[in-house]
Amino acid sequence: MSTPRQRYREQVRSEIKQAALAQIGDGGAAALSLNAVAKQLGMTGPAIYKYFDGRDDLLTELILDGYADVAAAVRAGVSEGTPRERLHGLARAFFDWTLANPHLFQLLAGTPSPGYHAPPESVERAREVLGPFLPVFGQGRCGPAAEPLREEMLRWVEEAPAVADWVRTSAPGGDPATALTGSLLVWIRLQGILSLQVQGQFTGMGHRAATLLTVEMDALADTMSL
Amino acid sequence: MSTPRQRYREQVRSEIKQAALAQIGDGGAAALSLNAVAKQLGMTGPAIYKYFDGRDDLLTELILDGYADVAAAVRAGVSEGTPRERLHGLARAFFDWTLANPHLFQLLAGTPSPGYHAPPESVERAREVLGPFLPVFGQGRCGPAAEPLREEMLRWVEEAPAVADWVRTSAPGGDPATALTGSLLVWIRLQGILSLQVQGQFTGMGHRAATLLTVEMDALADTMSL
DNA sequence: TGTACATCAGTGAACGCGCGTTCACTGATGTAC
DNA sequence: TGTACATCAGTGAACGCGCGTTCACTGATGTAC
Repeated sequence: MSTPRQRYREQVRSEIKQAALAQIGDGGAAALSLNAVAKQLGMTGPAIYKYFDGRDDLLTELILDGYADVAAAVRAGVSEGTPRERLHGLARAFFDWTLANPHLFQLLAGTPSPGYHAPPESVERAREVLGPFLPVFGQGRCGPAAEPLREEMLRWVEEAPAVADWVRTSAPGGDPATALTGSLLVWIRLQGILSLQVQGQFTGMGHRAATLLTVEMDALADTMSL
Repeated sequence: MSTPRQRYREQVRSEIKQAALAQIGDGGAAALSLNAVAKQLGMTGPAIYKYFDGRDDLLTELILDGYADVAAAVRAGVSEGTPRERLHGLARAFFDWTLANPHLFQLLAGTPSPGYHAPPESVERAREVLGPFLPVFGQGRCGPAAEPLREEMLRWVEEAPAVADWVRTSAPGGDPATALTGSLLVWIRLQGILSLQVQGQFTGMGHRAATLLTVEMDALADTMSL
């Protein structure tokens, strides 16, 4: 049960976050100014402190929200079908989310702000994003090109039981090292395409980013024998 | 011929740039403060203005220097051998340069600073970095996975004569569309590996970045039939 | 329904800070005779 | 070699600005009797 005041409070909190994100969108996290956010909402600066403990608190919440959001988007991209189709579905979900939330993508990917340090939770949150990719590769066979990476993953899984647990839970029955290898390669390629796209570095080039996505994922599916 | 004063001047200019880069290294371009740079060199803030027109001028020079530096590094990575070997050589040169100059990489890749806009030359400079990759792929055959991208490149080359000229000059005798396709995929994967690496997102993972590089380039060589 | 009180969103003034940039200056270095 | 002058690196004070943050306050909204 929520009182009107609580509802109002939540509403304003989310408006603050939204305005903060928009501000981060043009100029990076360094450009986030509480005073400017407040002014945009028709308030004075100090009013923000009724809703957040300060600038760092706001940034932290934006980042954790962002991870939760992108993780949910990727999870929603889980589909039935061949591994190759499932890979495309997941990649597409991440891709679409990023294009819809370029500010958030940059906030999660980049060095947020001078002097700001990300909360330790963010490592776990990042894992949640990659998690759904694991079972797709778990059943595949690692091609010769990716074999050196698989060997390192094999060693990692042996040395880090927490990682092994995580992978075996996410992708039961498959080969953990292969699952990690594929997911790592997905991560690289998505990051490559999307960071270049979001930073506008493709401007003036004669291709669609979506084509890069399908091409890279098809090539990866070949490499991982999906 | 250079007078002592000119030599001194050049020396101080480069010390300023160096200190500015170090400062950008921890905190991003937004953290670049002329006053702080000056203090680090044992000067007062206004002294910087004897060497640079202001903050934006300094940033611009750092960026243009950076492009020139990375382009030279990649050019130095040109080697003899099979296309696959040449690809690895070039990729490795870019990789090594980035690990040696993470600050510069972030400066060139990222949104530099709130309110700062990159000079128009930077597009051409970016081309110089990719240029040496073109001839490697020019002689290859585009595999089926990358074919959709090649078709878009084909259309682009037809529509943009300047691009066609550039590619034909860099990779004479090869297929321009295939050359562009391969180079674009190289760019994506290098960007993916290196931006994640430089931003510290691989921390705590059981692999070497160099392995990612060789695996991705081998996989790409397979896709592009090198 | 009416009154007394508590809650709490938001204000406005103030703080100290570091920023980029300007300006008139000092004083050392280099040049011309 | 010595003197007069020009160059120019660097200083120190000052500017206006926007920042995050604090604090005491006002006044509307909600609650209890």
